[in-house]
Amino acid sequence: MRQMKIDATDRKILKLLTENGRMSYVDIAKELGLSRVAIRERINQLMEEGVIEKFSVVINSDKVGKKVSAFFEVDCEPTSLVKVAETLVENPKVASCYQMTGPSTLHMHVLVEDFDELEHFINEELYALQGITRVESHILLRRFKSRSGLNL
Amino acid sequence: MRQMKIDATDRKILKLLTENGRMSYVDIAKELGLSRVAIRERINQLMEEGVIEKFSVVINSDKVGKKVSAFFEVDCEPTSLVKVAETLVENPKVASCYQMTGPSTLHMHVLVEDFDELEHFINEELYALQGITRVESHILLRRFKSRSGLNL
DNA sequence: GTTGAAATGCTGTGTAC
DNA sequence: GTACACAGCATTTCAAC
Repeated sequence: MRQMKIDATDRKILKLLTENGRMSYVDIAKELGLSRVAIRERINQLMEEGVIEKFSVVINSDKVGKKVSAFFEVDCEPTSLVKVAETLVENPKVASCYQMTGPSTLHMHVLVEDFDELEHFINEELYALQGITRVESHILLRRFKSRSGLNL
Repeated sequence: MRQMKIDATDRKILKLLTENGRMSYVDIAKELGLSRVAIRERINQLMEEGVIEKFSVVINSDKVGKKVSAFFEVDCEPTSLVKVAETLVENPKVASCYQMTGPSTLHMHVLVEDFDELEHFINEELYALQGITRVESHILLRRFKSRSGLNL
């Protein structure tokens, strides 16, 4: 992956868009003391380069009924790891899945409606997979901070 | 927190906005076979209720120079936990910080430029805090899936 | 990088059904 | 919930600097 040349202005644009993805070019231009056209071109370039992956919306998962957040550390037999990961990724309950260093190679974040659904996920969907040697699970109690943007 | 009555249409709107936060009311209306006004009112209500927290932009952290992603499990003395969490939350390198069940109560995701910055974070900013009894760290090797939206 | 102008399209609002 | 209309903006694209 090629390193992009992101300058201070780009970072300011990204910061403003993180806070308000609907902010208009004109308002960004005013904020940064540049012209609308310059802002538009920078944003387009940031999108082309893949720095901006997409415009989106931040949803409060509690309020759409996903009351239970769980994190899993999953150890796999080395030869099964990719297959296990790819299966988990297909599961819509799995919000994220990372390969990490350390004894527990796969880290996974799961969102479900309730504990019944969590129990079903663990027993029917997770433990059913071949090649898993150990699972450690944690339930989320409190969010102190949640992906509130990068340090730009 | 009051449970909202989110219906199937709301979920479809949220899904579309997750994929493209800039999608116009008109296009959403066409997609769902409703009127423009109906879509606008639903989105406004979703924002008022806090279901939609904000419109934002998804940034590829690698491409803005955050090459290293690390996860920490931090055990604290019970009386220090909230203070430790609140201090960490103030740190811009900390992307998220959760209190979990299980032996490691605080889980934390940190984004930094490189290993020098990570080392500095660990030694100067994390280990310097009072009340921490154990830290386990993991470095991200590979993203199989990354918060690609809720299962709506 | 800037400004200006014109065409187009979307939003916000109100009205009526 | 729908349909329509109107004003106010924002975006897009052009040209010129």
